[in-house]
Amino acid sequence: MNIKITDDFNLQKIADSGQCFRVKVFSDGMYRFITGENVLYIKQTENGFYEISCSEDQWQDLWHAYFHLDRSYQEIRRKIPDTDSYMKQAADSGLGLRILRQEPWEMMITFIISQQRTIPSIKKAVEGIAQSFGDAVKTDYETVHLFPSPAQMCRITSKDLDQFRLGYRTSYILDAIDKVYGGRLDLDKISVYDDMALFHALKSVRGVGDKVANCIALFSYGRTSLAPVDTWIKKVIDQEYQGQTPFPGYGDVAGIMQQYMFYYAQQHKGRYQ
DNA sequence: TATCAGGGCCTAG
DNA sequence: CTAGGCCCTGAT
Repeated sequence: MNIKITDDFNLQKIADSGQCFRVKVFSDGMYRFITGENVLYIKQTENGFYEISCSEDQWQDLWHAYFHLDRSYQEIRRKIPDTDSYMKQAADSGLGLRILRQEPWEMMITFIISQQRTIPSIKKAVEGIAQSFGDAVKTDYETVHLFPSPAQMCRITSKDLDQFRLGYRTSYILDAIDKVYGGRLDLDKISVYDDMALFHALKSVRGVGDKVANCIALFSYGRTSLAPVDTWIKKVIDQEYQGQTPFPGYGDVAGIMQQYMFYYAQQHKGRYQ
């Protein structure tokens, strides 16, 4: 099946964005995304055109929203004020990034793991957990492991997690499993909460602080007014914005601006050591 | 070999 | 509100 995407869309940048950790890149330029029980293979064929492995219906029903294609990022970039030259430059460099709508449970575990780790080591741990506890699915290209559900993780002990060398994060993950599988935190129900209530609910899990809660809210619940501030964003705020966070001024696209900023900082690490 | 920082959070004071 | 500890990796 072939589709046309007219708005900003760059697979390589999305894969490198630091919001998804299980995207696979094939040598021929094909990319693999997984959400829930669904696996997508997608490859750019020419400018704005893509070959996808799913039906048009599934693209419209599922992946269109997954890639946040109901929003024009072109328009969002255009509205960045000329006076904000740093942000314009960052958005230019990050042209093609999208905020993905990923599974809340997977994002919760992933971003609990992410604290005080590098992106490659996050990828390794998340992939290992999927391999060990998630269902295997055969596709045309490979056997893929889905991310395990709370039910599939409910009998996990700290011993089972030792192999992933998660350190102090192990008890946080066990607490997340306990609360979500036990029903004290319903990740579906909180999806209708307003930003602050959602944020507060997410933080009820041990090891979920401000930054991780913002990541879950932005990368799985689509709360684009929220902007996670990590060590990199902190450096940018200090060096480019005189220590004053610009995010409140970006309104309901603050999270998207954060993504451009994070990507830009990653591409120019030397400037922000 | 030793040191440091990595998409932070929790606890103590 | 801030300082220190925390598990472990990979880079230097």
